[in-house]
Amino acid sequence: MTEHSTAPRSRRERPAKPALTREGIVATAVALMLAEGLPRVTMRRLAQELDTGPASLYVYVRNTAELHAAVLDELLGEVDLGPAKGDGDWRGRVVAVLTSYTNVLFEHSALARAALAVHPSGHNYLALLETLLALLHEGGVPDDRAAWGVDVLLQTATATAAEHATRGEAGDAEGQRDALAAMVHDVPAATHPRVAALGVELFTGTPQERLTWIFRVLLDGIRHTPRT
Amino acid sequence: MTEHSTAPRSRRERPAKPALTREGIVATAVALMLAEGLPRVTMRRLAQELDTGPASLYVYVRNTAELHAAVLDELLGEVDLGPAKGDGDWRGRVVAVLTSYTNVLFEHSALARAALAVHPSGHNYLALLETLLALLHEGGVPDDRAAWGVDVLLQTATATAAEHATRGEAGDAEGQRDALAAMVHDVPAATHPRVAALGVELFTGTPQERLTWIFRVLLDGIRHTPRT
DNA sequence: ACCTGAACACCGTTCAAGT
DNA sequence: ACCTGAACACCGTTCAAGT
Repeated sequence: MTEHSTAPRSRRERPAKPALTREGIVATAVALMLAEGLPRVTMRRLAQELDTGPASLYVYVRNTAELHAAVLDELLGEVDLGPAKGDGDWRGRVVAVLTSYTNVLFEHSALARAALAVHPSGHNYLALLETLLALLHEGGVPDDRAAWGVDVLLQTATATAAEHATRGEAGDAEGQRDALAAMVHDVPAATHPRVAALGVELFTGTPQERLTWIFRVLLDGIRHTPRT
Repeated sequence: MTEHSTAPRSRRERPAKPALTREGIVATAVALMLAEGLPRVTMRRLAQELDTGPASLYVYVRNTAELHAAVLDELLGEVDLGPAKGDGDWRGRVVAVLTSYTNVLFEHSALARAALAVHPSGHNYLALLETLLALLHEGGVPDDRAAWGVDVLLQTATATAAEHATRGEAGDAEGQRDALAAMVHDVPAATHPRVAALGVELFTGTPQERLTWIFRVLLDGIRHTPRT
């Protein structure tokens, strides 16, 4: 009897379709991304997850790029800002925070590429920015260089994650890496002496090893190189 | 009479449909990209341009990513390697070559994003690599640092171009930049003192101004920072 | 070996119409 | 104001079948 007591309360799905809000949409998008990867976080797929049509999402989200940016900022909440308050060398603490940032992007690889495209602007990104700027300030880096420097540091981390992104999820970068390696291997010393001389050296090191070196290169350079 | 002389010679289109070759496909892809932008360089659109079906292209091209990589390498032929043989400071010459590289990517913006995804491996990329390695060698940069350093230099240039890519072609990054700028403007000094202190400083400078500073930062850092 | 038609399984975004 | 059905204009990739 209670099953279909009144008319307007028509057949509804099990999990009591929740009202649409930007928050709910983004949360669902994050869950979907964790479960199936960013490429599956499309307007249509997400709408289906929310038991509605894609057009409905456009009330809360301008487009797919903005949706991905929101997902990205949400994930930036996983970055460990703790090391910033440690008491070791400030440079080591900058590297620790950036390494945590990189690891988050590495785990959710496709997001790194999105990060380059959208320039995140959520509050988690802002917290990261603040943390890094405070450390550079503590290290005595002049404001004008810190302002530009923090951008390069994050960009380098992001780009490195983006480059090594395809390996896991879309799985076809492997072949491309080999293509370059093979080309470098076969290069004649007569036309390309330096490439031939360095050879495999060009491909040594894990992304992490390379990154920690690069972070130090940047911190050194930022401290020593005046602007203008 | 000659119009339809024999039967097998059926109605054919004006530009005498050329035989498919990888070269021809890539050349057409480049032309299409120059005319309509990279987002239009799809398998289907390209096949249409070549007067065939998309399936035919898969004989010569593994997938869309590889196609874009080939287009990218072709465009890398526009990079001016001339400055490398000048006689000024080697650092200035590195910056000149990298600036040319950046300009090419800036003009064909969407390619920059592709460059991060595919790690180009054509012969034009190889020539660029050789040129930069020779300059670093000339500058006395140790081999192990040159090997990793050249990668960072190119990555930074590429990532910067990729970030500022959307502005022109897809045209929606503008709004996102403003979003971050607005957020930074409204940030309370109590919770985010450094962000508040730097304020607009975070957004000053053209990409080119920033890049030339960054290139010097990197060259300085690479010279002074040992590996391990 | 090379080429193709047709199909499968998707996309983003807009818009007129409803509530 | 919010939500939706339906449509428009596309995608990448595979595969059986032809030449």
